[in-house]
Amino acid sequence: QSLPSEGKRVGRDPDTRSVSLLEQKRKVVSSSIDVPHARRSEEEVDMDKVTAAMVLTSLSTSPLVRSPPVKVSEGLSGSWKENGSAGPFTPSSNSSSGGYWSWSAPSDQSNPSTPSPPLSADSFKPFRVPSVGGVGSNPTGAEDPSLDEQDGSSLLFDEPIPRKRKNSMKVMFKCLWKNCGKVLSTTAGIQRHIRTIHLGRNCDSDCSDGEEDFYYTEIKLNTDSVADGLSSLSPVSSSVLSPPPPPPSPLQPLSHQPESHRPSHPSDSKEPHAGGNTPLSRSAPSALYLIHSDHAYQATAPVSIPSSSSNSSSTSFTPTNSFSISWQSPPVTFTGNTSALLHGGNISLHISTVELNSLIYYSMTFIVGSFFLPHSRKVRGEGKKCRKVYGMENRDMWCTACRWKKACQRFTD
DNA sequence: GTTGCCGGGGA
DNA sequence: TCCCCGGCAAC
Repeated sequence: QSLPSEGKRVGRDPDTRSVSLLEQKRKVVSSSIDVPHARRSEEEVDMDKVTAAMVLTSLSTSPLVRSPPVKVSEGLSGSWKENGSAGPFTPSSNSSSGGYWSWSAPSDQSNPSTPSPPLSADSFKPFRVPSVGGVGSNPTGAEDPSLDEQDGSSLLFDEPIPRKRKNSMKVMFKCLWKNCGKVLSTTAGIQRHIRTIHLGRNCDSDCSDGEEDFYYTEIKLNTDSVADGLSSLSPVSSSVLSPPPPPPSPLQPLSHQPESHRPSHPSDSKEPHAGGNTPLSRSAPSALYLIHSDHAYQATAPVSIPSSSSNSSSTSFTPTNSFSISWQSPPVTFTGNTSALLHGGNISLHISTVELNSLIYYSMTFIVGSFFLPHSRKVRGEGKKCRKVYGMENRDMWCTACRWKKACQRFTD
């Protein structure tokens, strides 16, 4: 992996060995990061895009790539807390044997305020901290620049096709206020809804301080062929754009998240990994789930791998099928594609990055091992069959099927 | 190497 | 349809 030489590097932690494109990007853009008051100007939007994608990339990727497959979230709380900042990751080249991704913690001041917390499986709210009025007015001190609702991130099907995506996305806006989930088609509408219903402000947008921005999310509905496979998914809820809930598992939050006055994500309690047994076809990993959200962490949280600190619970992550999560970040100096394939237990995790049109797309695909089984061949029965029971010398005692070298009918499994 | 059995072919 | 077997894959 070639490292871009451009981009000023300020002092870094001497222990930091890995320098990645994200770090570069981080350095480039973060020096001027300021939490926008509201999404008004184009400039602000651009900055939002950069910042949001950067944060999202860090957040979304960290629990999945920093550790060995079965302990995907290991070190999340540790490094996150230690470093206090989401450093860039550096995919290694030995991806085929289990990708190794490392993070470095930039020691510069590119991220002046409280770093974003590690990805949490139980809530998104820590990430939806109001930043209205800039960092200073941020109630929690957490930096969470308003994420661009237009293109902050989008989650694509494995190999994203941005141009196509742009033309095939239908954008909806979903209220994130707890137990609300109202979906409107316009920002004005959703803002008005939040302002009047949830914030209790009856005035029009003139008196808005932009806080509403943080109470809704954009849902991009892919209408192209990619989405065809998702036709069963409803566009009105972000939860339906997430993978179906796997069987109940002792998933635990990746780390403790400070409480926020922010409303919980509407689907906090019913994110895909939270429980349920949505039946999926087990014949093939064809049911890939397209998750769209301008706040990528909202989409990726559902697939958080349980913290390894809770011992072997990580193996309980058993989505009933495979699903893919992708998101994009703003332009960075990076050339070439990277992919990592992590295998752990019954899970296969694909991580890939692709640069297209100056956008870096990150993609994660989880595949449960059982789907690797060929459906064409029946799994060999474990019980003793006629051949084993009676032996070759008593072949006449075998059932007909065994004599014919067919599936035993006498000792069925 | 052994075992289970699918797929195919001959009668 | 009955019967057999090559060959594959799991063990």
